[in-house]
Amino acid sequence: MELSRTSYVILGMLRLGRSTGYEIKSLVDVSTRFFWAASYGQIYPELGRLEELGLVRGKPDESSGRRRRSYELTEEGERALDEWLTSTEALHFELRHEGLLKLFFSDSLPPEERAAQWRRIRAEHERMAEQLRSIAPNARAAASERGPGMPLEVLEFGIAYQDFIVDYCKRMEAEED
Amino acid sequence: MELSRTSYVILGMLRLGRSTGYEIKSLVDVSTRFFWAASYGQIYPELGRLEELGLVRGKPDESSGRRRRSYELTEEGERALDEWLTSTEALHFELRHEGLLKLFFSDSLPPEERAAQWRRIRAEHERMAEQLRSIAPNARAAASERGPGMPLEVLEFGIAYQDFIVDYCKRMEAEED
DNA sequence: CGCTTGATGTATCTCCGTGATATATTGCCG
DNA sequence: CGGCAATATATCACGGAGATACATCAAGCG
Repeated sequence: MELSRTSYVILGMLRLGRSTGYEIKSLVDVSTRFFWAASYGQIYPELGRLEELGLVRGKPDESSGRRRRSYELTEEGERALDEWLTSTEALHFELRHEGLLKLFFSDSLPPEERAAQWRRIRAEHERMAEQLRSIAPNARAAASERGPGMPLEVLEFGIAYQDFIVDYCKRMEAEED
Repeated sequence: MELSRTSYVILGMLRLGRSTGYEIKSLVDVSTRFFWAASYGQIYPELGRLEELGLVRGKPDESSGRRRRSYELTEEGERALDEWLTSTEALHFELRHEGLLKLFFSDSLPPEERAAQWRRIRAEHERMAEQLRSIAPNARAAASERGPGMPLEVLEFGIAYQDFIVDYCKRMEAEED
């Protein structure tokens, strides 16, 4: 009964103190989303499966006016999470990059079209770099407040990563004529 | 009736002279796979849909002993492909990186564990860089033989991309103690 | 040569995930 | 305090990933 990577996202978010599907999704959307996205359609059914497996414990929660279900990690869930964190299995890596895909098929097109494509790619990554930088102050505050907390390291990697692509695009734009 | 990105992969591969689902998948697996993977479970049904839409024309092909179906682009398929290649819609981008995910949740872990994680990530990307470099001679030969052909530009981006991550990991390993 | 075995080629099937949507509750503004 | 936007919770329809099935071909072996 292998767990999916997204299952571990859920376990991890529970450890970080989130307790409902909604809260998990909200945090994912401003953090892991950039290197591991997750949708409601995964999170809710997966919380159910994890409960059946005994990795999380859920109970109906009436503390708010809304009907909802709150979860927490079980001992076994904690253990499963730690095992995954320290395991040395091959790491899943996957990239979906429409811009590169278009370039791949752009041989038939004139060079100015290819330069334009590099420019469009750059624009997207500039946008993402921007977005990450806007998260940074928040993350830094959280980090100094309650210890490492929301791993800055990963955020900083993200920024360097986007910047690298932006620079590469600039070089290609210059070259492409 | 929006086409998926993978539909365009198929159209593009047909333009490059591939004609069966198997041939398309084979080329994908040594080229676009690194920034846009595709599975049989996508390719075969999608060829069917594209035929219904009139973007490809398929016929039973008895030239080999095997029962199979060959496809080619229609005029309309050519047009759809070109339109996509030059359109300025926002580009889809998505990353799935298990190593970063683990780091994100590794706050609770001792620093030497985090350094180990950066090392594991580096190992994966070194492997991928290697793999791309092994494709390069082939691609260069193809390029000089029949013009641009198999876009070198994209391959070279891939190598630089992997190298960037490898270098970044090295820096983090050094820092992590 | 006939047989076995593994590689290649072609395709489908099951189950999971994505993105959209449904529905309920709360907060806010006049 | 009525109406509407924002928030919160969840499900559904459809497409896609990975595994598997099945057929053909090639290669070695007695």
